[in-house]
Amino acid sequence: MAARVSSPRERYREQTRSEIKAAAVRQLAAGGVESVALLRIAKEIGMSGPALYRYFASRDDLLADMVLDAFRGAAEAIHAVDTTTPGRAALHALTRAYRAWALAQPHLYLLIQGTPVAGFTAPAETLLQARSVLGPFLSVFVQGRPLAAVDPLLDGPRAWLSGEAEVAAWVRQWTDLSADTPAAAVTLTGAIMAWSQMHGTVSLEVSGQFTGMGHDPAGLLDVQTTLLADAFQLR
Amino acid sequence: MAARVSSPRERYREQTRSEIKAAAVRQLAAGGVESVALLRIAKEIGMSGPALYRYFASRDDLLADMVLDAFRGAAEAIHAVDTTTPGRAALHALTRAYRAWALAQPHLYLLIQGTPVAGFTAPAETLLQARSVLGPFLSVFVQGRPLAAVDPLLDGPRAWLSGEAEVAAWVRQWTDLSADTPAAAVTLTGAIMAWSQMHGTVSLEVSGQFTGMGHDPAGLLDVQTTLLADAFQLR
DNA sequence: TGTACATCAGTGAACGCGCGTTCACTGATGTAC
DNA sequence: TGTACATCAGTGAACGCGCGTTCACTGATGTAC
Repeated sequence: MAARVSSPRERYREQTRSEIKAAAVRQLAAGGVESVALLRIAKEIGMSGPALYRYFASRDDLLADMVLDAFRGAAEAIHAVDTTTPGRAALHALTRAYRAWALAQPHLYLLIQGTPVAGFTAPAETLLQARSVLGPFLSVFVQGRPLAAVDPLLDGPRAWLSGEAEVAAWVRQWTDLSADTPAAAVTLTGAIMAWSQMHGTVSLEVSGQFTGMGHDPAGLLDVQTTLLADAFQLR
Repeated sequence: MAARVSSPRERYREQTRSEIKAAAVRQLAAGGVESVALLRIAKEIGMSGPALYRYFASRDDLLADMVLDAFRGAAEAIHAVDTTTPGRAALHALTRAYRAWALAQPHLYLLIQGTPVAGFTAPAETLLQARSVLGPFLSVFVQGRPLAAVDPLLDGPRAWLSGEAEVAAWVRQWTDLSADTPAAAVTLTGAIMAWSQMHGTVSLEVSGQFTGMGHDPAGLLDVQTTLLADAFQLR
């Protein structure tokens, strides 16, 4: 018999944990973060309230787990995109994947990229996951040659990258560039611009603010992406 | 004595209303929408809880009023910008004013442009106010001559504008263009692109998601604005 | 294989809390004649 | 100018609700010998 990595008890435990989280996500979808309530989750999955405390230390603990899960899901969707040939085609594929993930689970998108939950401080691990989502964008901009209009943005990251070992490592992981090269600053700037543009379009769409404006959100994202690719002269 | 537009009683009433709203805004700033509580507001301004019902029919009523106030404030800030000479300079001034307003009252920005409040449907008047904020952007793009990359976005608004008398009137108000002209579609598209870009940068900044990314948000917005002005060949 | 014990999952009762909202009322302010 | 009445602002008590969390407990599952 193969080595048992997890005991039956551990597997059952893991299963219950995800059942709890699934119910929590359902409540999130139905009524926003504030309506995620332990007692109601318990009722929904046929448990008593206090039983949940076997699985999560507190409501905030559950929330933190949901945030991490959401980031992981987003990162997975983005990492699934083929970026072996960096360039504008890859950038388009990435922004579309970003939007597709957000539209498929709007409440999760708003959870991780919307208004921060009051009185809730995300664990440090969250920042890493957020970066992970952006990683593939770095690699796309490796051969970016930004127009002069972008220049004002390059100095900041350049000076800053040298002091931040953690971020430098992240950049190297996705681009093989060392932090003190000009290309590293270009790459980081491109990724942030892409992020900012995507978030603008996608968050307005997801929160329903485009209704009554009469245009195509997918087209908007594509055009913005094209303009960004132009600005970095991607092939 | 001059004609009395409002009786003392009415003026006192108006004063109390704004005192209530001021306390509500303070609570919004401190702990997000969900922490805006009538009973706590009452305590804060030295009234009993039920007294507030003389001024607002319900908590949702108060919230709706706050949303409208916030939009009005934003519109005022934007309308104060001088756009008599449309062009890239005016566009820069507008996007900077937008960001400045958002940074000055981040909680209000998140209230009107962030994650929609669960179970709360904004009154119809809200949509008008939202449009009002965007108005001056329309006028800036009057002489826009978009690059080919933007073309895919123009057909949508063009077909759509003809059917929407209300939106058509709004466009004419700010541009003197009638809805069936190509320029009207250009104008509308430009405004929406500007909105989307601004919201991307500003909302990420306001909700603190740029920390640890090492760049200058003001510069980011400026560069994005420049690229947009380039895409519309503004002078 | 059987027994003794430790670990873990889950329960029911109870806690204190703050919330939105209703109700019957008191007292002050304005209006009509 | 004075009186009678209507309107309005504000109060205190009370309602029911759902929440997060603690506690002492029971019973099932796993572990050691």
